[in-house]
Amino acid sequence: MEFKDNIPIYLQIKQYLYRQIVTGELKPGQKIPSVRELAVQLTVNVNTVQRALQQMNVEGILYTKRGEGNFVTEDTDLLEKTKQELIDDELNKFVQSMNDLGVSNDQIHDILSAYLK
Amino acid sequence: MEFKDNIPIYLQIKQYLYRQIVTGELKPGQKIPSVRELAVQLTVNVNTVQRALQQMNVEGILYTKRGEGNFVTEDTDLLEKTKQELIDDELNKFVQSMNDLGVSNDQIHDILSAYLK
DNA sequence: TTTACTGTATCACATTTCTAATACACTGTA
DNA sequence: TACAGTGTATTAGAAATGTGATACAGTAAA
Repeated sequence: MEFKDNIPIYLQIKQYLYRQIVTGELKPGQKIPSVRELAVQLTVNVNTVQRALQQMNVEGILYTKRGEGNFVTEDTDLLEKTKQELIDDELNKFVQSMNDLGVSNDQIHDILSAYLK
Repeated sequence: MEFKDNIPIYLQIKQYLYRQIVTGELKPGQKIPSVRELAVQLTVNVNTVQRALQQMNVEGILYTKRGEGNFVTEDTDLLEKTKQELIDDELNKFVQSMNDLGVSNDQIHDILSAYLK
């Protein structure tokens, strides 16, 4: 995996997993790869993976069975809510950035349309 | 200024100044506040400001007159090009993020419209 | 019980980022 | 010239991040 050097890797790992979960690539109740597997996959240290997973555990999106592995939560309401939050966050950042660059809300649509072609 | 703790402050300062420049709040040829002024304004160390300005200097968006201060470039072509690049970068990030979250290009418009109301 | 797989904890170290203090160098103006 | 305002450089230290190695602890299955 290619990491941006401006953002802590453990945060990028969280984002990577979050996205796999909310898109259903990792399904509710499904076991995710072990910390050691992920560490190899992502060419990163075990501790760095651990840090990401530990936080996602606190956030409730994962649960840990010690000795077995980490699993995606089965709380589909939480998953749906999380997905909406992630999308809203992105919308927020985007609109804010465009405004800061002098692009009004009205103009955003046109610029986006042009961009998507 | 409120800084996000995940992104280096000098990068946020760069972004802050870039945006003031491309929106014309700071005009071509205009002197920007001194490193010491900015440091006080942003409640940040002089060295941190210096680091941001030094990079913007390399990038050509600012030029330095030693003993006088830093000035916005008068190369309006570069300014226009820079603005376009910043906008395109934001569009890129946004569309990429939405795709990663399972939102297709077709859906983006609707979601954006809903959000802007 | 043993083995192999899990997660967890700890330590030492390097790097990046940021602060803080100080000094130096250049410029315009009184 | 002297001074006040600029940018620049250097040094030391703290905190956050990441690596690497090692050990410990729980679980499932042979």
